Amino acid sequence: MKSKSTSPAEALPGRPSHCPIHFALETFGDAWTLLIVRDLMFKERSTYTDFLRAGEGIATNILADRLARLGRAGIITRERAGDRPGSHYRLTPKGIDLLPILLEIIAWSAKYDPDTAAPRAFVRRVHRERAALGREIRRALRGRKQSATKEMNS
Amino acid sequence: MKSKSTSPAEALPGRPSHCPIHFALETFGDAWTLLIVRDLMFKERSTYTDFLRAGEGIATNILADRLARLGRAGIITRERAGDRPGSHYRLTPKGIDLLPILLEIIAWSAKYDPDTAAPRAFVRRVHRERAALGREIRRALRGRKQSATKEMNS
DNA sequence: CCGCTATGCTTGCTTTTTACAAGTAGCCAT
DNA sequence: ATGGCTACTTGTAAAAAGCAAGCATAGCGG
Repeated sequence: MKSKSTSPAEALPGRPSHCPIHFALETFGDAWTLLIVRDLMFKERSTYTDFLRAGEGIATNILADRLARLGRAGIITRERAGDRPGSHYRLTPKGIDLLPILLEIIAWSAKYDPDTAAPRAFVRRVHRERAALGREIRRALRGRKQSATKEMNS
Repeated sequence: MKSKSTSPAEALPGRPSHCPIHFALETFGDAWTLLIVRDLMFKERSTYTDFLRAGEGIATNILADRLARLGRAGIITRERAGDRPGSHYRLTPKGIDLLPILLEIIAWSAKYDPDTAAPRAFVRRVHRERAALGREIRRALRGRKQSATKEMNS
């Protein structure tokens, strides 16, 4: 009775634990969700096929599921472009607030993955001027707002 | 050819993407791994049965799998207590370095979960004096090396 | 020394989720 | 009107998670 959903990201055994770590994992505690957020935040990817071609090889049904879930969680919104074919997805403020988490993840991986693809300059900025870096990225994300103008979401 | 392993946390479709987000998700991109890290970091839990009783209801085989995986990833070590029954698990420096990520997750969840169980004072410290808070927790973790004696809870 | 209990797992089986391959629907251009 | 592109949905098989038992070892009590 507690779950109508089918997946781990939305239903760790559905217990009412309000531990903050648990709460977060209900939203993005799976292998794909944060990759979509990453694409929206750091790469210029914002359409369905952008995500599909992102390189890690997500399956189409999983992608559709995760996008719907992120929408329901209030982390992304979908804009249907009136003229162009294809929807664009965008991070909401709640989604943009995942930025500090991603920055820490990047710092950790840069430290422990000997073959990391994280640019050195970027990692240095994470350590030395995180606040400024954060503001810059947030500004860039907001700037992307106007491209298709129409808002339409579930 | 691409995978010998069996799980999402260890094998996002095994591609050689060295994207730092991807790298991190290979290690802890599932619903349970970070809960174990949380138990080791913020709660006093360090034994197999401690984790089992942690409240979220992890299955025993999954727990065994995640502990083995965390060990292989160099995030925890196991100490067999010579006299006491039961092994104790402990975070390595690599594991302790996950702290900033967890702190940001806690901050995010505290902001967006209206029923969060995160203590206000703790969240305030995350925002206002993260460095000092980090040092304090690290010190406490190192202090636990000898055996379970200290307090420190969320 | 023998059985009892507690801890730390492993094994077998069922249910749920993911992966993979197709197929469909809407839009627009030619 | 048809062909191609984008954004999905559907069907099915493989993989992982959930669940309930079982088993091994260590310590102790008698």
